Amino acid sequence: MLDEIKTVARQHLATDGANLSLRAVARDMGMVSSAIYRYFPSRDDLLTALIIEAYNALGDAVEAAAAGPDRLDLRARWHAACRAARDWALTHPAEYALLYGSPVPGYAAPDDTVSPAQRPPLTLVGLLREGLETGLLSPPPADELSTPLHDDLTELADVFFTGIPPALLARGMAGWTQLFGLISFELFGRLNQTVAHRDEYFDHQVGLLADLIGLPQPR
Amino acid sequence: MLDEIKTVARQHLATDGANLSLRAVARDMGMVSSAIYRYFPSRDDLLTALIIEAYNALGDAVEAAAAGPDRLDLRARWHAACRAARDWALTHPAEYALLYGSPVPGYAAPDDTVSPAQRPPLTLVGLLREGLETGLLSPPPADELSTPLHDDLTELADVFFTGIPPALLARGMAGWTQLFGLISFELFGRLNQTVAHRDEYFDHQVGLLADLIGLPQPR
DNA sequence: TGTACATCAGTGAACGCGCGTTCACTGATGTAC
DNA sequence: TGTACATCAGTGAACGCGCGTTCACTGATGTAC
Repeated sequence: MLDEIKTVARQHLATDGANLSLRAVARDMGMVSSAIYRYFPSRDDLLTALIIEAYNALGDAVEAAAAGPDRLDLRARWHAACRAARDWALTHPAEYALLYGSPVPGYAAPDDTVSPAQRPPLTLVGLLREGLETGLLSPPPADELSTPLHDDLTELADVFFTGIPPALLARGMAGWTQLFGLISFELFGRLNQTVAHRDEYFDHQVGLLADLIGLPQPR
Repeated sequence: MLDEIKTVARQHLATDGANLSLRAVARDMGMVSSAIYRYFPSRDDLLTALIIEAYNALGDAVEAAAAGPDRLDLRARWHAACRAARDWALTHPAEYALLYGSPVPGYAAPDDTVSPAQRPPLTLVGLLREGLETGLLSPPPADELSTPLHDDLTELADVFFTGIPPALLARGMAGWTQLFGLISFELFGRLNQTVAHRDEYFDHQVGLLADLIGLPQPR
């Protein structure tokens, strides 16, 4: 039952965006709207459940993709992870918008969403860590950061990204930001009438960021 | 009157997001809701007017900033333009979300919004053009693009970005995408509890993209 | 094997609220003769 | 200078719709004796 509600709710996200209506979901299930309350205490709880599931689905896809290629081919793994994120977003546009679009007015994501939300960026930065450990990736010069930023990113690395030098972390975050920007632009229609070959465009842009990060070219 | 309605409507965007309510706007103006119809034929037309104004405000800010520094200091101009976009977004978060957040369900932006929307990216790519003309910027190797992408971007350049080689255009678009991603992440709360020194972080990330594009370091 | 009872998924009506849009109207202002 | 008329900004009631949430309830299922 819980699953059926969530499935129908997901379909509604696709048409109504984040303005998810409990009544519409109930209607589609052939139930009366109050029946939903047996399963979810409120509309926001249903939304939260959908968000957590979506983050995890995206996280699963990205993690699996990053584990696919040869472990030492960081660039292939980077591309695979990014493509997986994009593929998931293109097949689940409404859920992507729910996660990364404008915040839903009046809805504050509870703490349970934090850790699933970290999975994709953790995966990407994980590649950088492996690069350092295997010596395939050399960190950028340590002095390219201003002191306050150096301190911020050192602290951030200590908490979530152990062992990543701050200047490299900044580049990893640049990659994650770019990935998000590329997907959002494509999904929200900024590429319409501009670029026809979306796959090639995406791969190229992801490759540029891999260069910036310093991922080694395949031999 | 038109201006007053738009001003009040802008304030409402800030709290309700894109679910702009005509009735709420009228209420705040001490009018009856039907009175709005003397000025705007429908809610969507009001939304469109707000969108166009917002694009133009952002465009003004970005263009003015890019014209500020020494004409030949492309990097300073790039930074200034990006900072102007971010500043505008931070001071007008709701309008930024309206422009670049998830699409409003049921609303399709009419054609009048297209050309104001192009102003910021046109400004950024304009810097690249000036770099080419003055010889300060050398285009990336032409063969780094696959054929279909090369063709797409050549065509795009012919229409909107005359004289920009496709591989450079791709990098310019990377910069524009990154700018959008950086601002969105900051505005939508992804940097909360992560990076305290937002200005430095932004400048650093913008600088990294300037490197990628090949903007010359200041002497 | 048969009755009494508890569980619990789902019902249906209601509350109080919001919305966009239409439509006949009032009443002040300004113009024309 | 004074009256008649047109303009037009804003009114107020209504239509028909949607929403989240509460609450007393029905009625089928399963369990206990």
